[in-house]
Amino acid sequence: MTTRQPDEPVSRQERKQRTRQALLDAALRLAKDRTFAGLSLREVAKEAGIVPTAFYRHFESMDDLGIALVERAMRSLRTMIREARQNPATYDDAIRASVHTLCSHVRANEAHFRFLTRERYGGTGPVQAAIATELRLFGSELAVDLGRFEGLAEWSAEDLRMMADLIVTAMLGIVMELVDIRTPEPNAEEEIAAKARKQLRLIVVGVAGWRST
Amino acid sequence: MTTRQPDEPVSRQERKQRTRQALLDAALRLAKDRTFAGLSLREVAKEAGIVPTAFYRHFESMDDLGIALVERAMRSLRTMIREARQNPATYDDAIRASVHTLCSHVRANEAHFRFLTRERYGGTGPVQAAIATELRLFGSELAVDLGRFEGLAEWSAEDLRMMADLIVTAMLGIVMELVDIRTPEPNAEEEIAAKARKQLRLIVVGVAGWRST
DNA sequence: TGTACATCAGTGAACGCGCGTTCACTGATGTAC
DNA sequence: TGTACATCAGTGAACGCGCGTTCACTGATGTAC
Repeated sequence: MTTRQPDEPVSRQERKQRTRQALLDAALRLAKDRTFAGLSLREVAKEAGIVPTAFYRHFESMDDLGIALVERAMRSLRTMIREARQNPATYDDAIRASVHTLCSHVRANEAHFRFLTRERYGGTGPVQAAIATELRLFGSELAVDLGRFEGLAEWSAEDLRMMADLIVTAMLGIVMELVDIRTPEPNAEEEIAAKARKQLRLIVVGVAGWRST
Repeated sequence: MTTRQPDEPVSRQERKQRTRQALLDAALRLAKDRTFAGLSLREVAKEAGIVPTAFYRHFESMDDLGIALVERAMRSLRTMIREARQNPATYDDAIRASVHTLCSHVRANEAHFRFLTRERYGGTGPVQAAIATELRLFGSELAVDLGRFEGLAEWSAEDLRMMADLIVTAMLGIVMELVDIRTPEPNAEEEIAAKARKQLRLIVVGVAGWRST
């Protein structure tokens, strides 16, 4: 075992970093069955094991912490997309692989995805604004990616965007279902995955037939 | 003019009904730029022009009021669907007419649609549960409707459901965009409507080519 | 029609509670010499 | 290496505030006779 001793000396900034992390984790944990806007500064501090006033050593306000959470969660999402980009190039394999990547990332970063989907339209405020901005950017990137596929090269930017938005909306819907699985039904995830594949396939088939109509 | 005199005598139950209505309207008004969960009983009562304790003459709690709001909002949505059902039967006309119906109903009942879409996944609680139940039911009905279209008669219930869910999710996404229009840009609505038509058309084209893949 | 009583929507004072934020503080870590 | 001072993450008391809920009440509307 080469794990650190619990009493090993650590620098002041390292301790600060750890407390900051503890606050983010605490908020994410508490946001599992509540809106982020419903959390209080005091309970997040308590959950993180510090006194309420120490919160201000790390964040200006709960909104500030929320925006930091958006950044973290979007990092999860971008990591996922980077992996999905390395898919095989044929349509059907790409769909299967993409949905697989989506499911496993949602499983591994459930709290992040729950936070993103639940807060997406959960109100008005800096947190929602940050998510809206990030997802708009994300949609643009996806539209560019889609434009690289054979058969889509001649599509207008507007049409690619429309298609990207449909995919993002549909897949966020899938993420919400994945994250909301309550019963310990063993094949619930697989059923949702099957639905996701079908929805993507429907879109792809629609794209293939688009110009012929 | 045959309008009522303001001091015309009204029955006790009619007055009660009016106050109840005032509470629902007040909540809907306040929920324009906040989550419903963020409203307090006291401020809703104040906005409705009554003292906080009188609230209990009409609802057991804010959750109770929220569920009443879900019912009202779903009534708006069902009224819309009933109208949309009277569409012409050809695909493209149906799409144009449906999107037109959607836009005009959203415009006329903006607060209801804002409430439904914002609260849909805005947290955990009786209100969200009620919306989830209603929307699931709504998806089932749409699946049945879709099964009546020529060319879809042989689709399995599961596939029809998948398609209905995709349409519901995509259209709720459109509703969210319509309801969130902030700038007084005159053609913002038409642009969103165009996007909605394209997304539906993409789905329909996908459906047409589905079995041939 | 008139009177006496019942109903009940709305009132207003009061309660205990958790909230965000302020402030002066403590004591371990970091730094200069 | 040892000492004296600076930094600063975390503490704990205190504040004023809006919250949901209780309770006894008021006075207009409704009803029985």
